Amino acid sequence: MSRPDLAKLGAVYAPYLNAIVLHGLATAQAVGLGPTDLYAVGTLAFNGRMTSGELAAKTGLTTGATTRLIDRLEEHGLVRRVTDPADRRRVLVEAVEDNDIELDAALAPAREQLGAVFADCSPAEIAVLTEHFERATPAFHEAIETIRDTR
Amino acid sequence: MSRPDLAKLGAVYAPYLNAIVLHGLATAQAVGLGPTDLYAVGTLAFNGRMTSGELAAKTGLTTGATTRLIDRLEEHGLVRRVTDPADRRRVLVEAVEDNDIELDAALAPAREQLGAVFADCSPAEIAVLTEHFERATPAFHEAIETIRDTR
DNA sequence: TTCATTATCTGCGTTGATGCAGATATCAGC
DNA sequence: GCTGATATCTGCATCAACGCAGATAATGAA
Repeated sequence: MSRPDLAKLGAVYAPYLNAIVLHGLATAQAVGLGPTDLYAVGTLAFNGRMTSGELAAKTGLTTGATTRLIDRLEEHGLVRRVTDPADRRRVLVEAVEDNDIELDAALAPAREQLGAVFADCSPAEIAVLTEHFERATPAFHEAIETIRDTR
Repeated sequence: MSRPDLAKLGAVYAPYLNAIVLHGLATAQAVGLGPTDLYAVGTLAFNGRMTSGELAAKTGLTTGATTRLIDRLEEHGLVRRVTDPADRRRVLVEAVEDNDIELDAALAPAREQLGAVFADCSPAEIAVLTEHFERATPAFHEAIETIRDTR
């Protein structure tokens, strides 16, 4: 923490994270979803199908609240319920690929703006950034778990 | 968009953003605030004092809702109201430095986890990351404005 | 079959965030 | 000192998200 190159990083990082979170909130609102709902859609898209219970764990909600969450997402056509043939108590939830929702449209501005930022990078820089993102993602998930457990 | 080095970046980036947003949500909940409230605290901390109206614009809330937002933050001891001596209609809102709230504690896990990620980086890599964060932050804010205007 | 366990859903109530419209205080120009 | 504009606040109503506890359905083992 005492390295001089980390000092500026520290100053820049918090506003950066803040902007990303705010962007998430604005995106959710634009699509007519709550922040948690939007997160859930993303999680399902990245991790593939998942049971209701697993989704509850990921989001930190109760199973009851998760049922309602899935209801909302289903109404929006973002998600589909599939009963697990192996264990019919379970409900598998999977992201709908071709959702005609404006989610894609809502993300377009960010794609464009960030695309411009990345376009100016050399391949070597892109490599550095990519590796960082790869490593930071599980770090955040670790932190999330710690936060929840600490309460 | 067709550069080969950008392909992997694209796959890694969305889950990365997702994790950051979720971390923001979890942090807010741990502190007993709503996501918007937490964002507002950050904005005030980074940008310094700000009028109620400016904060309304930043958050995308109505002025009425912003008044309540400031009320909540004040109750949590995170923020202070100061009437503008130059224009006494205005209320300047400023972040309280030594808030005894658990906000710092809630951010600790992330600091630790991310600190480890950054610690493994060379100064050159840190420089690349720092510059990226610096450029990405306004890019997100641009995207946010576009999203809001498009609705 | 019967019982305990597990996964999800439902009914009910609560809480909190927000919008809207009108109230209040202040400012700026005449 | 008026008058219109501006900044914030307040009252009221609404709506959505959530927790909790009990209901339902399916599984697995005795």
